[in-house]
Amino acid sequence: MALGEAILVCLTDRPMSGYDLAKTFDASIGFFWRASHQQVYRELARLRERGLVESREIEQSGRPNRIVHTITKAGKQAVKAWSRKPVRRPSVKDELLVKLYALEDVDVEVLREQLEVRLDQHRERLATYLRIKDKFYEGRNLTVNQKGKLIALTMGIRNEKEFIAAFEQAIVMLEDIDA
Amino acid sequence: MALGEAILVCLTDRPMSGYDLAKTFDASIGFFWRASHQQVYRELARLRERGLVESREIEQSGRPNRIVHTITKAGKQAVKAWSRKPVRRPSVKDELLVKLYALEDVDVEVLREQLEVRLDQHRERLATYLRIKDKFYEGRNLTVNQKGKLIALTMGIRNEKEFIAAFEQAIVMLEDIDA
DNA sequence: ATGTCCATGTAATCCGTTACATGATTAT
DNA sequence: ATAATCATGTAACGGATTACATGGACAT
Repeated sequence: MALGEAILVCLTDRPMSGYDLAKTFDASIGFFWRASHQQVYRELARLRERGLVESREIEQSGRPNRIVHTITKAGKQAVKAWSRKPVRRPSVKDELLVKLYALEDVDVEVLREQLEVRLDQHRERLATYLRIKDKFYEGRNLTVNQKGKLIALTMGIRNEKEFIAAFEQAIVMLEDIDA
Repeated sequence: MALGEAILVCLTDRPMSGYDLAKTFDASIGFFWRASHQQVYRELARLRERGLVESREIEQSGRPNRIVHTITKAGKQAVKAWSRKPVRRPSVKDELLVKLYALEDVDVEVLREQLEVRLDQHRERLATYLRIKDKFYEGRNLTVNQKGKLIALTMGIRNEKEFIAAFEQAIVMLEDIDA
């Protein structure tokens, strides 16, 4: 369970509905830990059972009611305890690298296109990060909370730049093989 | 199923036992797609059911018999077909970045130690990659197969160097917050 | 008309991890 | 003696993905 803690971390900022959380896991914290809405709803049910969040329904007219989840004292303690446990190595799983590794057995033309697609994805992600940095962190006095998020964001920015350069190089190396 | 294809890719090089494959997924191809021996054995059973590999037992005296798996024609076709399917984005899941993101709620002293541990892991991995490059790829005439593996390895080397620099910067940024 | 957003979930399946299990050989 | 290596797997559990399901509001 680390999705649980990631949810608790989000709820430390402010109480949120499952829907809000799902969107958060598709952006911001989702840049470092991705989760689908199904996972979020299931995990919320577990956190409630364990008393780490409290949930109450808020009536809305015209649209479905929201169920807003708040982190409890026990929840905050759980986050602190988790923060002391050693982290796992992030699991590496990249089909693109496997395809490069298996170059002789793949369709190289398609592979080149897939490298271009990946390149675009990283360029977009980088643009998103830079927009966020500009809008929320540049030239401001930051709280500790914000400084932490800025460090994570800085890691993300570096990473995307590196991926872009790396895949550009991979494409060049592929072309050299053809020649 | 992409572990299946990764196994087939390995078997394209040469027939292997489950044990051999498990070791391969703990090194070489495992640098891009990690899998435990349990996963490998289960997946091999499925590949056999689908006729993508053929398995035969080889008697050995003094130690357990080996079961050697060979990729079939259908298996090779499956690899080619897979190579044309769009790749998924690699799943991002890194507790360390989540902890940085949640800086205010974590034990910062422990976090610093965990950053150092991660740094060491990346340094070791980089050393491993450089050793492999030196030993198998440097100053040689390479086949297309080897050139593909060299591209993947080059990606890996770049990546590790970048991670090292990034986490070093993160540690500095953390120290700046304390000051 | 068509699609997207809001908002919630269930069900089935698949993938990954941890633990359990066996047993001889070889190195320290 | 102790541990590592060779070599195979099963069982249980938990995490992740895909598909299914509902239904009003609002924009094009």
